[in-house]
Amino acid sequence: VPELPEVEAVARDLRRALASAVIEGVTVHRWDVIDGAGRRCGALRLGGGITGVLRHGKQLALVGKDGSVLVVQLGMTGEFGVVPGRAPMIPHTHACWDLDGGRHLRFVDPRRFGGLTLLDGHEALAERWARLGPDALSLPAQWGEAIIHRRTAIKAALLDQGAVAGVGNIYADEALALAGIQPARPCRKLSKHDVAKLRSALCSVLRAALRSGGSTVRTYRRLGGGQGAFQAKLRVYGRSGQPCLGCGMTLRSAQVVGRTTVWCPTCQT
DNA sequence: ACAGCTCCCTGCATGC
DNA sequence: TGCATGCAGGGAGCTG
Repeated sequence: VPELPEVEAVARDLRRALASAVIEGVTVHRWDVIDGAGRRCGALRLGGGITGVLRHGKQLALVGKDGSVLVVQLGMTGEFGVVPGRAPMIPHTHACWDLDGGRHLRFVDPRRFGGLTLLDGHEALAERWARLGPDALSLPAQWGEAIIHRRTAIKAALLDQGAVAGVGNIYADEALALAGIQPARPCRKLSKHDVAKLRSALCSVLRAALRSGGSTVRTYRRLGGGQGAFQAKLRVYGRSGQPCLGCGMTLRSAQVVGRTTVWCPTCQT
């Protein structure tokens, strides 16, 4: 389940693996995972190489030598692999780039919640990312002022990519646990102090996860198939029925805004 | 306008 | 052992 730390880990892997790589060709196995710019193979070659890998929230952008931009959303199960040419084909490979030296970059996504979007240039990317909220790693100080007026549960606001970009179910629960706030609490019942605590909890939990290479829960893999390590440090996610690490009370679980949500009934109010 | 649902899809765990 | 069922979830799109 790639969220901000996992996507950032992939971005760093890609920067290292694709530095000075040349794209010699592209094979698309499923056009329906690719959106935009006429869906031409030629355009997917990104001018023959990738000059940069950007990230905002959970979205990645591969910037081509010709200025074109390929936006990547990993969804639930999307992953990249850079493999030697003789590597066996694996199922659900939707696109495969031929790199210099016989290597391949492939995009694999069994569940197909992810996808690729080809944009004309940086302006279109800026426009797209302007529709997202601020990246969760660098929330502006005034972020709290907007959040506090929403009519939803605080968890819904955290999951709304237009409010803050990069948070999914795992880190929403983790940040709320760290901040001592119940997921179902209405935004309007949060004090300025609560929101400030939440902002710093988000930042610290995401940074800690990033240092561990993200959380591998079920499906997420790094570029070379490596796993993250942060799943061992999760306080609440996936621990329903187990004791709270703070007070020992049994962690509760319920559906909140349609998502499985875990919290401590005493530490979080 | 906005909140809250359903649906998309596959792999894996569980139950009979 | 094998089959059916349920669950996981990001985001588009629809409903009330």
